Amino acid sequence: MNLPDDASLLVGLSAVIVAADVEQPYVLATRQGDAGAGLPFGPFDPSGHRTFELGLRDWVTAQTGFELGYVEQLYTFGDRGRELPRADYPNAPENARIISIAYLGITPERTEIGGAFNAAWRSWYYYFPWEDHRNGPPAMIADIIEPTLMDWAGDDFERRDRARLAFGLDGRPWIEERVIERYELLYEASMTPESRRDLGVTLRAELPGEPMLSDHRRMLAVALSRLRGKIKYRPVVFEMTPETFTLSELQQVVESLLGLPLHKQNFRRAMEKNKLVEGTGELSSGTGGRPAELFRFRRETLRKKAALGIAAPVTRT
Amino acid sequence: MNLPDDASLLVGLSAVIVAADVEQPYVLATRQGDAGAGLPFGPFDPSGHRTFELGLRDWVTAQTGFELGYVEQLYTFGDRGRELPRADYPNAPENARIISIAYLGITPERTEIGGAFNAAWRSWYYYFPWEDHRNGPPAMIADIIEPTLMDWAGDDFERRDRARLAFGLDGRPWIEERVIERYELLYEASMTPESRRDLGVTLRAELPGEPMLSDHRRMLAVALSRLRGKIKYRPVVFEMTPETFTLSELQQVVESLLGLPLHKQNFRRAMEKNKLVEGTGELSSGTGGRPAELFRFRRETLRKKAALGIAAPVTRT
DNA sequence: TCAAAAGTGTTATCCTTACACCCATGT
DNA sequence: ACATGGGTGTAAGGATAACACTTTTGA
Repeated sequence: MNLPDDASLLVGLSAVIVAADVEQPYVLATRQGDAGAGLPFGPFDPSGHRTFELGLRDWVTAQTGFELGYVEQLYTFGDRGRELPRADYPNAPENARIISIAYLGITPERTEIGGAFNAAWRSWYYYFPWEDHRNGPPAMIADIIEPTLMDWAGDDFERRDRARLAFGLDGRPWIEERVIERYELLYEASMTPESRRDLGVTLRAELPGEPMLSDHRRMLAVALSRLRGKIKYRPVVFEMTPETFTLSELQQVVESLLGLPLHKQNFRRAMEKNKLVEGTGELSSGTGGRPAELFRFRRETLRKKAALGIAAPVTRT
Repeated sequence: MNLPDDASLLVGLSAVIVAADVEQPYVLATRQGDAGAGLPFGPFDPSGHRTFELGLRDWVTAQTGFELGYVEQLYTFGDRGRELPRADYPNAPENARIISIAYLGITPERTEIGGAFNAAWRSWYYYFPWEDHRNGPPAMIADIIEPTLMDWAGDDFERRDRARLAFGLDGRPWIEERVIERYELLYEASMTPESRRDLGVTLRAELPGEPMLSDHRRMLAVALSRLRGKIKYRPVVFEMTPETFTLSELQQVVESLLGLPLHKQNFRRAMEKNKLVEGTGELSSGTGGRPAELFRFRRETLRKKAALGIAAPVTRT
């Protein structure tokens, strides 16, 4: 049990900062010259930061000018072979190993980003187009992903099974939370630009979906998995909604996050049963049809039963 | 975004290694002289270890002589104020900051530990006696915890609510997964030896439950929360059971982990419905009554529907 | 034959899923 | 009046929780 001789270990904080509206779920992405896009990232300063979370909040505020609301730790990445974001560590030794503690942060709105920070909100589905099933499974799954994965699997049952499970092939259900399993499968099967970059392989197929620097797209996938899971048993959606909203708007936000269509009435019933929202009496004007009542989140419910979230009754028809 | 001047950042791996039998759930605890007990811990060596997980497996095997089965990352701890395990870092600078990446590992049996490694299996409930509700809520909750927490809360509604929620007071249900919330509450309310050690406060009450070095009991609490949650949707119990077992034994193992009594027939029905186990045809001898059939875990089910676990139908009567 | 533990049949209740329909507004 | 989206009543099916009972062994 000795301390490694060369302390070439760097610790950084990565942030997956999400927001959502009735149209899309968003992530804050940075652009680093023509090296490509990545996630906001900053070195962890042990002398300045009492905790990781405070450190993260600090530099997010410093860089973007807004305050993070909900924050939770996601995962710590440290496998060898990760690309170093050199720009952030100009004087790091050549063979330095970098560890990233990734956090998930939620903001209520797509706040304007200060010009100093070269970042922008992008839809999740810009990076993971196969994850948006609001209008049914995207054609690319049947057209590109399924055949290419099956080609990759050959007669390896293990691989075939993994593919079927992850993408809901052969009549298996599509499980929206398996974002990371799907991404890793595509990465392994040489279907992502990252596979070529990291492993030097030639791609088996051209698949839509923007890559990111280093393993940032993997972090993003972990974040989406976590969030899609969490939304069902913790009321995290309300971290993203405005103060008041119509039930349809709320439903659409959840749909955009899950990438699934939900069943209207059951969604409403679930809201009602859990007493998560209450009507304000006011009506929203000009929605194109009958005006909808405006609702607000009942914070008391959160206090009373912290274990409750949003039911996600999908439409199967 | 500069690299901190003094790179006094140490990265270590901590392991919560669990096992269970029909009587108790166990954790592997190390004893460090008279400094007290803690969790197995080792520095992370970036030059020797390609990934955290491989590093962890390596030194666990080196130290204890057995191989870890299931392994998953839990959480990364790095708040200032954590006590340094000096013994492991003899030449670390005085004000060094240590980061611990905690992992959960599961072994099928309480394997004998090599003498070189000063470790032993202890029941979880040795550290968290208030977590064992197999025979109803332990008296200490009503006798010590409830009054002391209410005294601590005063008329702070927030605190009262937290206490009620965490410990299932005033008719609220006991949620077995909230292990970490409960531990943190007791810590904050000056009811644990760690509160005195870290914060210098005098204890509000003497509460049973052994402390651990540094923040290891907090890590353990996180591990138990995770495991108790996971067992319900992933078949992790079978990582702890022997090859064959009777249904009662299986139920008792789950009960020991959850710290709850389960309803016999509903437990069996759940097993059956999910096709998680299959009978071997053989019978177990001499159980004190009618012999029980021996079952084994169906690994194929795991492959087919990876999202399935064990239902936990509690008895409420 | 009796204690002890294994193992089963049946029922009430609640939640999930789904169909089908009515309502209020703008053009 | 009619298109557009808001908002509800009801019912089938399945999962959950519980009661009470039978079966098979060892002492």
